[in-house]
Amino acid sequence: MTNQDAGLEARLVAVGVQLVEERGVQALTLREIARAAGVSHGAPRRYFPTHVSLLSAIARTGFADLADRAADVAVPGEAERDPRAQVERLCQVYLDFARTRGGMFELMFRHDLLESGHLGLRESSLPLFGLFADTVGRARPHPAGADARLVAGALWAGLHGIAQLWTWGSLRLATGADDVGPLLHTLLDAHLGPDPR
Amino acid sequence: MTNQDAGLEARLVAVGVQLVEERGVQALTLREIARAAGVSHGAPRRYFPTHVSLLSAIARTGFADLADRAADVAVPGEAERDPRAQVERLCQVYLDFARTRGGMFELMFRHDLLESGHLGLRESSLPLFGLFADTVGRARPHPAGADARLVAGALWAGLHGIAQLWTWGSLRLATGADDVGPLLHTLLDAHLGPDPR
DNA sequence: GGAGCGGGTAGACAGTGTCTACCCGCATCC
DNA sequence: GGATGCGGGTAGACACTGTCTACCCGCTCC
Repeated sequence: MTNQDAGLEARLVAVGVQLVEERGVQALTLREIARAAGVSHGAPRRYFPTHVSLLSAIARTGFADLADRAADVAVPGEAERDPRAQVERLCQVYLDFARTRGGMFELMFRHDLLESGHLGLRESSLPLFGLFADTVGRARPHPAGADARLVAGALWAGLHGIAQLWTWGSLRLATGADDVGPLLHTLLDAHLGPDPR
Repeated sequence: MTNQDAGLEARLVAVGVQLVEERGVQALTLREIARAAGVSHGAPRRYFPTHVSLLSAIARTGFADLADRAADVAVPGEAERDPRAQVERLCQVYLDFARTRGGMFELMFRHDLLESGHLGLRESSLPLFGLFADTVGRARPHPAGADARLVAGALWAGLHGIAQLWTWGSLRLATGADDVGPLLHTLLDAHLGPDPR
């Protein structure tokens, strides 16, 4: 682990990331993070004036990771050849993130635990939405239809709803599906037209 | 208020409902509820063995209220004459609930604060989804398409995502819209086909 | 060599959920 | 009619939390 040889500020964030991954959001106590980092409970206060400021720093790494994953699947050449596949990959990234990094995903949208104002959360997620909206705009069947940002917004909302309700088991219970795949394709078919393949 | 002349069990729930409405989820401390009910902090324990069991009882009234509102707008005759308007009204009920009873809405989907197992949460929300799925099934353009429950599930997910992301300001920021109306209609047009009106 | 100070320690405080001992009024029973 | 349970609530303790404050130690700088 590089948790030992870095400055305390970065170390606290790294420990928090590890902690939320292994034991969920409820393990992200200020004192627990300090303990895991091997410092006293008052030490974080020098770098993070409050609990939520530390949690926000932890969540920011999550947004950065999500943006990286999105950038990885968004190869520019592919975007114009098959924009729909591009959108599908982006959606898959979102759902995979929610599934494999469940604790971090929960933290990222627990607005009562984060400082939404000062923090670069929105600033870091806005370009991600921009990328998404661009790709959606290219993948839509009739460009004369509704506003592209509106479609992208509705698509994102559906995606987010699926991620949330699926992890809680509600959607599995309600629809009887045993995988998110059918739901995702229903969502994509609805907003982008049926899959031409 | 009937908070005084009822049994303590019902009084605690009523006080909690009032509290979450006025001051949000974070005010729903066990001791705060007891204080507001005028009893000692140990009193709730006789009826609710744990904190989450009391919060679950409070949340259940929220699900009941939501189901009542849905039943109010779902008049059986209208369902077959204009099923799409029916679906739209149901969606509007959901979004109105999230807007006007924001604290309760947040509590209802804070699964870390509720006991999802023993509790009648899913049991009380499943028939609500059933009603929704039935109406959606009648409103769809081509019944030979995807599974009705799947469409209803995707629609619900989109609805829920809009409700969440809108209250956080994310969707307003991303789409530039100043109202949920356009997003809702984008969602409905996508899943049910363009509005024939 | 003493002053200043960044960076961390340690203790206090109010607040929380849970547990446990107690207690009081009221019905029941012999 | 007085002792007995006992439902229903009180009160104190415990471990834990986030925040605040006083302190302290090793380093640099003049």
